[in-house]
Amino acid sequence: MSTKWLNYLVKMAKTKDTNTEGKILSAAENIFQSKGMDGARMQEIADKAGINKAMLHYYYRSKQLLFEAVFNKAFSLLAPQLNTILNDDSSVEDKIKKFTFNYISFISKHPYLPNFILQELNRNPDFVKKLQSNERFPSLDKFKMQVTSEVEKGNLKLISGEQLFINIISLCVFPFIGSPLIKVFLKLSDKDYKQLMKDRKTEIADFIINSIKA
Amino acid sequence: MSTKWLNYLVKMAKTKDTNTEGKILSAAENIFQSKGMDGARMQEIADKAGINKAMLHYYYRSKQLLFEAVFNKAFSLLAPQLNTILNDDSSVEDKIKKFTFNYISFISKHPYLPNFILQELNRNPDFVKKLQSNERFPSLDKFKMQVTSEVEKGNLKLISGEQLFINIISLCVFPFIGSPLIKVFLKLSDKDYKQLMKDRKTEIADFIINSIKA
DNA sequence: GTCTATAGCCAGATAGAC
DNA sequence: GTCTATCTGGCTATAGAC
Repeated sequence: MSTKWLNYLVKMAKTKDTNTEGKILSAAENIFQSKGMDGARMQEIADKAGINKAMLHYYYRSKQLLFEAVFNKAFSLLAPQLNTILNDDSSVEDKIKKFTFNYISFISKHPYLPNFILQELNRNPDFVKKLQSNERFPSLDKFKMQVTSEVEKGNLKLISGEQLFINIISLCVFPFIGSPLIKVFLKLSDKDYKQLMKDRKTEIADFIINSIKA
Repeated sequence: MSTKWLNYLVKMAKTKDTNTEGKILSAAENIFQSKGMDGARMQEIADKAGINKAMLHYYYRSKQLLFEAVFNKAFSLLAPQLNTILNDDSSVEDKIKKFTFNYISFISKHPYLPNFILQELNRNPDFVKKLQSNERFPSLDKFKMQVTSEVEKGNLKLISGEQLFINIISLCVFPFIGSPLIKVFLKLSDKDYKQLMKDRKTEIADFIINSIKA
């Protein structure tokens, strides 16, 4: 994440919903994250912000640039959480506990984020390249080394750091991306669904640790 | 799934790519599944089918109806697999082995399907209601009862059928929906990624069974 | 059944007054 | 900075010849 971007985010955090630029970004997040780039309408964003369509272009010049502002902010919220947890000094087991609890808590507050990010990455593979060149991009090296080491010591069953990471992310993120499908398959009300997600915050760590402990 | 629909699918399977209607449906699947309803263009579908835009309307009347044909076919491919496996007579453990292997194999051949289905369900919640009224809609009752019974007997650790089902689906499906993110986080080439998915076909069942065996 | 041409609409973007 | 009015292009859908 460039310094320019960080400054911009700090500014937006301070002025959120008070000045026009902040109102636009809030409205744009709301619309883009639920309808995607293609489904979103500039008119709808303007209406939600309570201002005129021309203002969107005055502040962000084009739909594409406004979209990128929303996307970059979303990604810069999701990714650093991975980084801080995966690269601290605690054990593999503690990392799994902390990560699952924190990540599920975070996504519960922003349930549209993961679907939005993944949808737009699938839509436009060029975004992927931009992300890689980001200096705050999460690194898994430390986590992988820890897993390998614990396997060698006989503390963990044979598993690669890659597969374990995929499993952790899948178990945390998919229930939100797949919520409409899960609700309909399990015949859950919104309240039931929320309770199930709340239970997962602690259950999931046990599920994962049980499966890998030697 | 109505009989009308079944007949239509059989007809399409026979004539795929040979007559105009089949060529249109194939092209529409390709475009809709990678770009979504909003991102798809009728012109692009016509080009891919090697025919004229007017033909699309001649056979399917509107973009919406063509889209629904694609969506219904996709869902009718994904859902019955759940049904047959979840409701056969094998043990919980065997079900997990069969299901993970078969579902990952199937999705590997149709990697765009899960993302397509979920995206459009999020976009248009009305689709969900239509799915529920489908008589071939998967039922989890038997699976849930089996899990409860095994937990009571002390063969499995305490887990609800709901959470176990969510975990199984998450571990099978997310790696495909999240492939761009996974590739970039783990710095994988397409070949590495494919190998990892291949490994999962068998590894995932062990991972799940380890975690729940008492 | 298949094509060309075009109607009709809607969305993103801009001009220009205030 | 904010608004109204309008341009411009692209898209779905249809009319009509063959």
